[in-house]
Amino acid sequence: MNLIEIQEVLRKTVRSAAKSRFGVEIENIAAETPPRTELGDIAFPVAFELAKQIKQTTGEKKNPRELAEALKDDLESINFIGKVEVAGAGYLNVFFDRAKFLAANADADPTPNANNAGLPDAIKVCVEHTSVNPNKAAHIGHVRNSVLGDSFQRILRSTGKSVEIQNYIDNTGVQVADVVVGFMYLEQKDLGAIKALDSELLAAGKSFDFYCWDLYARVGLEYQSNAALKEKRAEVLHLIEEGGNSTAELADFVATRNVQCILDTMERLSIRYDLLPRESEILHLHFWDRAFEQMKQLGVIHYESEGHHAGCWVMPFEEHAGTDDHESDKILVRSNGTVTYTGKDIAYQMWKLGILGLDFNYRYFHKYQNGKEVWITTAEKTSETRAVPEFGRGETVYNVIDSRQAYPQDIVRKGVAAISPERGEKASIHLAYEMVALSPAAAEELGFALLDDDRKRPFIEMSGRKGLGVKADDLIDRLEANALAEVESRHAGLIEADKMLIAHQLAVGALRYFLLKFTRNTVIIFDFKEALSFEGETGCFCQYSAVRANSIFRKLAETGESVDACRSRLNDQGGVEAIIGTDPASDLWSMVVTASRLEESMEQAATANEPAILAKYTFNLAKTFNLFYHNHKILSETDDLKRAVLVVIADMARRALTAALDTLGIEVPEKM
RNA sequence: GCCGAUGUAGCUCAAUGGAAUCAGAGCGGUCGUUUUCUAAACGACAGGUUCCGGGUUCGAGUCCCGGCACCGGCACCA
Repeated sequence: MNLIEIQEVLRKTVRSAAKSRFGVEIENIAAETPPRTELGDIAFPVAFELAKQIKQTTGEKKNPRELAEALKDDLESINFIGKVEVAGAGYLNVFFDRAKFLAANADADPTPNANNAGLPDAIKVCVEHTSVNPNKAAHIGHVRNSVLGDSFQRILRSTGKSVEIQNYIDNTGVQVADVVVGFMYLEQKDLGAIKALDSELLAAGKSFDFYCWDLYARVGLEYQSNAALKEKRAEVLHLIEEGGNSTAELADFVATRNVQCILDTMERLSIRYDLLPRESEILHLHFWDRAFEQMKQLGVIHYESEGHHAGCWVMPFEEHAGTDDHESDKILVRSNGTVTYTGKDIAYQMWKLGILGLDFNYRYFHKYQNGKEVWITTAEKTSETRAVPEFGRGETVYNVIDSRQAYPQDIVRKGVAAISPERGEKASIHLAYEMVALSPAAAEELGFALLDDDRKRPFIEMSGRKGLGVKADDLIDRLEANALAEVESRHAGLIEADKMLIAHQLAVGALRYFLLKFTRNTVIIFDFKEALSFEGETGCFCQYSAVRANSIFRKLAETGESVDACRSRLNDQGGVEAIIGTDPASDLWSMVVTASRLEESMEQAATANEPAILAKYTFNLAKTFNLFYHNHKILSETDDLKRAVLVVIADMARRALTAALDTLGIEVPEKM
């Protein structure tokens, strides 16, 4: 039995004991991890709840400590439980039978549900993340989105879900139009000239998305003084949306090249996608029309014949967030007959959930180095020789979108739920997160002149339009260069390719952990020093622990010792008990328990939609291992049984640590 | 104005209503630790009126009410 299973048995026992002894039915038995290992391995504050319920039903006032005492024996008789103590005001503190637990969990899979993800009956969910406008390079704020989405996706997989990762491409939006305006009217380039430019950039080792980054900022600046140019924007946007013309063709090239660049950037961080759904197809395949029909039929929207919204189709929306007039309805179709952004979003969300009744066509887009394929949507059926995977139809759909979009996301969720009440609002989850902003100091470090007002602000929002931001590739380059210097100083003898690989792995670890250690609703105020650090609470710290653990096993392999042989010695329960210690604060036991909590931690992260929970756990696990490593010398241990116990515990720790890091998208380097 | 989020150590952040003497980390500060599975590390010390005022509870950083501060969102834009 592993920790979660033991916890379940304990819960059941508490529930039935509460019923048989006191006639009280308690639905959810809360289990806690005690604040310190001295206080036990699992704690139940159930006696307080029990006292409350007894008072409510019989009026009798009971002392929680006495109630806890009465439940104690029921729990103590359970397998794997060593002892149960009543502590504090009425806590039931459960202590495991340490030797028995260790023997049973010595070779346990730290993520037992991960294999279920591949099974045909696994629940399918869709996760949309990244979704960077394909008109420029990705910046660090986009990377927060991607890292959050990718790590969350990995967590869902580890808990046994089948996951499809979608990266939405808004290839017909105003942001792409702006860059197209820049190419066409600021630079007088046609498609041929842009292609030639692309080749030139490639040859010079520069990237197309960086070029667009600057161009986009130039266009934004030019708009301020050049009204004629700004007029071109609407014209270009219209041509792009319409399709089938040279401007649309040019825009498609620009957007696709940017998508390729952004995919490359993300792959550097081990972030990959299954599908790239494009807005152009949502338009051309008339997704909205189908959604519109359904919404009219179901009475979810209605036509407004008078008032401010006369001539529009609107969806009633009770929780009106704002607008001091009393118009709380959301317009989905304008009086000129065109659909709003929110309308399109509802149709698209319906497709994700498999309730639209329309599908995209698909074309194979790109094969990653690891063999994974990513597909893209198309309007026409293609003569695709590969078998097209089934896309969409998620049981639950997670949209990783920053929290400034909470209101529109709320409308989409409620709209979709109105169309399909049986699926309800719970099928659409907005995985909201706060932005990454710049400290005024960081903005100046990037060469931005600040106004006095800006300097007083707590942070400065990044802006693609202004070209203000830390570009992802730039930051990764800096991290890799710094890491490489550190590797050089420690392992000068390694061949260049190995040094580069390690530097790369460390850079990814640093960046991903940095973006994950904050909870979602914390604004990250970007600070170069902190982001570039390899010390303290960093990904590198966690990687270092795992590397240390692996080095023990490398040495053990040289002497021919096997973990299996060590495990078989655990039968000597008395001897093992003597080594792990009955001391409540035993650091060996604390290592065992911490390593055994990975699955629990994943479940918590999945339930709370909060990858930071797993990041914190991973750091804590690494820290616990570093202490263990410091206190116990395995290779020089001469007592055979103690040595075996240490080996088994170190093995549990490194497997849990490796699995935890893998779920955060962080690799363990060979050496550090 | 309305809706939402946030306020915790010098700084950056954690803390499913729960812990008896201790509200935790990391950074920064001070002092220590290496005859190598061990310094990208480990230990110790210093640092707190959890924004303010009420309330609920056996128990409140957490829940409720009232303030204050700060951030974001409030188009027939996309």
